[in-house]
Amino acid sequence: MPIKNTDAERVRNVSFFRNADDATFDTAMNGAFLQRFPANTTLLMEGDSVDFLYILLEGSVELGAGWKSKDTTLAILRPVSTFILAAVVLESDALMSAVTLERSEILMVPGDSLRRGMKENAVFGFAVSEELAGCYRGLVRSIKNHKLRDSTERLANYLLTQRARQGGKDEIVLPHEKRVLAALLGMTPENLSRAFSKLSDKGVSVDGARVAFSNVTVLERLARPSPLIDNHYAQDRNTLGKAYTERQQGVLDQS
Amino acid sequence: MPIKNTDAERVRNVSFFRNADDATFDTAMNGAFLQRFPANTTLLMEGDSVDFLYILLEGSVELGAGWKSKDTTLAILRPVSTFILAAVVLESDALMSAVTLERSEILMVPGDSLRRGMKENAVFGFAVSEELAGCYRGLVRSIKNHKLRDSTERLANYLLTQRARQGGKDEIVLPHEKRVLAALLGMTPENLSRAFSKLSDKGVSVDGARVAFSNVTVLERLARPSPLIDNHYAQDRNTLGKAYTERQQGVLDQS
DNA sequence: GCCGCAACTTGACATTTATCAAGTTCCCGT
DNA sequence: ACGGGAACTTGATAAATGTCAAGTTGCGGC
Repeated sequence: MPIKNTDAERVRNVSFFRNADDATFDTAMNGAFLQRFPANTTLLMEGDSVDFLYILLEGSVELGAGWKSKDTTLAILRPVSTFILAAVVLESDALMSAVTLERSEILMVPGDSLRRGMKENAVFGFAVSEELAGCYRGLVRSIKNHKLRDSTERLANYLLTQRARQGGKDEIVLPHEKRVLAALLGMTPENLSRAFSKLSDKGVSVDGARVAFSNVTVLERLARPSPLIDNHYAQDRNTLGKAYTERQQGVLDQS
Repeated sequence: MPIKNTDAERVRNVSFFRNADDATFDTAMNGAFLQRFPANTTLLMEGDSVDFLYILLEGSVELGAGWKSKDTTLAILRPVSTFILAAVVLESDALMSAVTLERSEILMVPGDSLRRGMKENAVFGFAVSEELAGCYRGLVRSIKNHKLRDSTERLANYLLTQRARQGGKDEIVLPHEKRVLAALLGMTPENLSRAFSKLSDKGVSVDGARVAFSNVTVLERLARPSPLIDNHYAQDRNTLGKAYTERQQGVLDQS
């Protein structure tokens, strides 16, 4: 499927293409095409060689990994996000699998083209470095979240992050099925249920996908959200402003 | 302290300076200086603003993070390794603290200089991107290691990695105190002791810092090392060859 | 050599998380 | 509206890990 103007525009507006000049944009996107995938499609398995950079324009994608019959979810992506950028830069194999969670639209950019664009234009290359650095820091946050917090604390912080992102009102809607959320937070669905009931003390009430907060203060006292782990404070930290925070969300945040 | 020729050479030979031309090297290293630190010196605390790229030339450094009176070790670095590169690229605050474990020699490169070098020379910028991508993949491996394996499995794989790195003989010497190793593997020292005794079934015997293997096959059956998690297979994956694997080790691997 | 402290080990116990087994609810298609 | 299956919840139990409290070992400094 050829790239329509509207798609090209969406790509230009986010991600590291934002400030590229036209010539570099054309180089880096040479041979790119748009593809639609149904839900639950495996785009990539661990160990596959990676020929394309993926840019999620619509839908959502789960990044995961497995070992010895265990599986874990590393991130859930929403538009607009790039993924497997690191493998593309290194011409290496994928360390994570990628599966669509819903019907998705994905722009596939040949790795060769991207690398050529990077090597020909230093400013564009720097923008890619910024993207990579943002991805790296997202992973650091994720590791800290898992090693320093127990499951209830992770859930509490997830809820506060969602609340901030959904406008700060006292009711939010969970963006995923609870079993998906459980995998993202690194626990079993049973444990997630129990974590929710532990939070009823803290004014959290659940009705299906709707979660209401009656006392955010006491929830925050348990959750102790930190700008060094959680993402919702990350804005205005540098001159990249919103563009940067959007990207970080995309790549690793637990949306 | 000014940079001696020998130091400059060591930096050039590793890391992303390897293929830079002289002009770019000078730009990127402008204002850099070498500093020695005693053991247990805090180089950087979480949340500090980052003005320099650090390059460890001698000694070792622990990267860690804390929250709510808990602390965790994210990596232990050995020469030659760069650290906090991502924060430098983004002109952002540190997400990890850095503390010397022994007397260390560290080259400090002004962030401005590095960024200028990247923006002026696309090839150098690409090399930095490769470094960042390697760091990213190191973190992915680390997360997989922690989420997919229990503590005994992590220890078993750590031992096999060390064995490979120390020449494949049937006896190795642990490069760190056991309490440091425990922190690195994400467990308490007590738990590490117990994990070692569980491995005596598998032919592992411990005497101080010396660990001997009497049956590697059965240990491997438990550990199930994987090139998608562990590092010792990573060579010859791409044209970067040894340079790349060295860097990856440096940044995240559990040496 | 020996003293003393820190590292390490071991045991008993608490906490956290996973697993297994029902049940209940919800959603979707007929 | 109804039926069926997946999602979710709840309880009982097991496994993994952390905590606390002894001890023991080992190593560096005097």
